[in-house]
Amino acid sequence: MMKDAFLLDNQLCFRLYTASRLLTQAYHPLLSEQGLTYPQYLVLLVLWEKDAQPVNDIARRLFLETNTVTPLLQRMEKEGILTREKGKKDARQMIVSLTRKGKALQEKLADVPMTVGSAVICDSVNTETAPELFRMLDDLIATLSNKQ
Amino acid sequence: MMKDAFLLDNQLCFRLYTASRLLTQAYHPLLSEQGLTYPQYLVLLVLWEKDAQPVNDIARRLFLETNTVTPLLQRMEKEGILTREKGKKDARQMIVSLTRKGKALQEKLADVPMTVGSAVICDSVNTETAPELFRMLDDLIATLSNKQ
DNA sequence: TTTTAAAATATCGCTTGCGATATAAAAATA
DNA sequence: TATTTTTATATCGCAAGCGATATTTTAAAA
Repeated sequence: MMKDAFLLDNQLCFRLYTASRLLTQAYHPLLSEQGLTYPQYLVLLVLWEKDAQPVNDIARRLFLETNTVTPLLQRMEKEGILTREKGKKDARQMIVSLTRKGKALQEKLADVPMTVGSAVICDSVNTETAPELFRMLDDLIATLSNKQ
Repeated sequence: MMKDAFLLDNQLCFRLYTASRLLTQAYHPLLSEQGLTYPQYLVLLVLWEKDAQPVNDIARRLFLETNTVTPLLQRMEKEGILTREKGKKDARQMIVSLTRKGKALQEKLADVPMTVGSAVICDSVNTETAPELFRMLDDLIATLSNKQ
């Protein structure tokens, strides 16, 4: 006796998990050209918006823990994309700043949003319906992240 | 000069990535009680629907590669949840079957769908709107997986 | 029937993601 | 001021994911 609730086709999480992985894969060829991974690209998005942030702010913005972000930043530092230096006001903090190379990557990746964007256009995800999808996902994220 | 296309708040992928991670985290306490991870739970969903499948069928159903699924299945085999044995018709295949323990997990996890389901109810995701969200994600997944 | 190509699975190496825990510095309290 | 608690990062261990590649077996072609 199979319960409907266990059917794979009834799982929201599996859909999100799959859509997330497949869309991330769509970024791969574009990002690997610059030696980047998708999570590293996310860090760049955060720092391009506002440079010189402590690890915690970056982690919170990405809904990640520092034990994920710290090693990620260390790898990016080794690649010369960013620097990490102790905060002057608060010596516990590590302030993460973009190097010239890190800033320059924005120009090199200029086509990424458009290229990936055009790959996801379908009946259900387009200029008209995207806001609705965004709203639903934002609401879901807010609900889940507030359960802390 | 910051391009809108780079704003984190305009990224579909980041929303999917975050929603997926947060929702998977909601499963964690329930699954770890039975010593399971979320991907292992997905394998169980597949096998509860249809037992005794080759690795490839399981992988395809989950949109994963065999290099992800094989080690996952090996770990589950070591836990006594399933067995893997060479196919009789086609000796290349490994047929994956649930053990008594693997089948019994369905009863032990009976509350999981409802418990997690109730945690995601919000203005945008509820009985009325879920079908719309499902449709959008299915369409997106179909589009992305067909780009192969 | 050889030979070649394709298919199914597995192995390797590396980056994430995350629970658990450690360390150092600042803030709060006694 | 001395002590305790909180905060910000970091380290460790393990399970995914996945690109690249190897191995075995079947199917196709010469």
